[in-house]
Amino acid sequence: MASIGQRNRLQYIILGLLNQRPQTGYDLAKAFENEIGEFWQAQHSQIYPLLRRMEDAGEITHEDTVAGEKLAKKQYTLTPSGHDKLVDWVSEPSPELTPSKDEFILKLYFIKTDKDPRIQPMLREQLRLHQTQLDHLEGRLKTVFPTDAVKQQAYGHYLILDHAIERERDYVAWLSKYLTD
Amino acid sequence: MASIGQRNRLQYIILGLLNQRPQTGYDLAKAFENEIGEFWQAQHSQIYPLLRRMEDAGEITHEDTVAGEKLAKKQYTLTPSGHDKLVDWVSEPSPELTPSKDEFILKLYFIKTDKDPRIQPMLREQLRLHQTQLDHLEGRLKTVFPTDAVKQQAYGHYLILDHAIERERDYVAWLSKYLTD
DNA sequence: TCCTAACATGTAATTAATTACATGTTTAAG
DNA sequence: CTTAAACATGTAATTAATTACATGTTAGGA
Repeated sequence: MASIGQRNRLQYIILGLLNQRPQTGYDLAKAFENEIGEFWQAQHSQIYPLLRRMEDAGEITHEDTVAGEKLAKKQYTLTPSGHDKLVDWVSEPSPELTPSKDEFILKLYFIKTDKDPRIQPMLREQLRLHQTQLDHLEGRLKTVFPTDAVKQQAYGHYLILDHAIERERDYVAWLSKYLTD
Repeated sequence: MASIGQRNRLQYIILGLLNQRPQTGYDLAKAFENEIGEFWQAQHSQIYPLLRRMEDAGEITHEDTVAGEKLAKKQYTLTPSGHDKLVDWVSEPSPELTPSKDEFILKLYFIKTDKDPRIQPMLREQLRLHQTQLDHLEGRLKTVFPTDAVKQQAYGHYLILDHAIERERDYVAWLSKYLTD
């Protein structure tokens, strides 16, 4: 059999991305370096084999094209069955609260007293990191969604970018609360 | 060889938990159902083999004990080498921003317009979920840290619980912002 | 024209993580 | 006294994910 498990979220991300427009595996891999990368990560070595399995399962198809002289590309598109699967997934409830797997938080947990001299440098390091990320995300919001009209064309994308920004803002605020600068 | 990769965070959690007090594999597995479960998850089937490998690596040792008539237990403790490894890990910088892997957010991303009728029910479902989680965490804070004295004895634990509460509070606030009730 | 970065696609090997299988003990409630 | 839940430890099978290996093309700048 070797079918794809229902808990494999990457397949749904691929379906969703292909629903936006036909794309190559390379294009999909690049999407994880951009906006979707805030919420999921995947390398091309995971994407190419999965594309094949999804095609075998009849959810996507590809068309071979050639760029320039002989650079082979596979342009993937959703089949009706793949589109149905995407719609079903989005419509399902999402009752799971996934733990955040934040290594810094994990380290904090093992610090015993508020006198530990490592706490302040750790907080400062994280503040710098999350402040940088916040700046980056705010920049993206301005460039990707300059007008309300653009927001409405990719409303979900706008929502999750707004969510990511709030998350970073709150993280920064929380860190600041415990910084004794 | 078959040594344990530096990116395997579970090993550090185990070191950290054993540093608090000697424990069995069963105790460690239970810790992931409680406070640490907010930030990491692991099943006993992952823990037992890792304990063995960590013992082989000289980071922990165990003492066989018997509870009651004949129930065998393995009480694990840190070796000096394991303690050093824990201290090193906590002291290292944590420069990685791990993506949150939130399935609801992922689904939102693929919704095109603010007119989509699925948005409001999805927001309501998530609000209920995160509100429940928030209530749960606030309850835990009151029972686990009733006084300031207790806070100081497990300050890191207090910090991450406070962080988790803020995170849920902010998530709830964000969801409410887009709910048109 | 040379070289480098980006484009493009794949496989192999390894590790991490989950789910299922498997067994036995102890405690406390009914 | 029976039984169910919690205690306790492991392995097997599978899937997910990362890192490394492997190859070749195209566009653009120096």
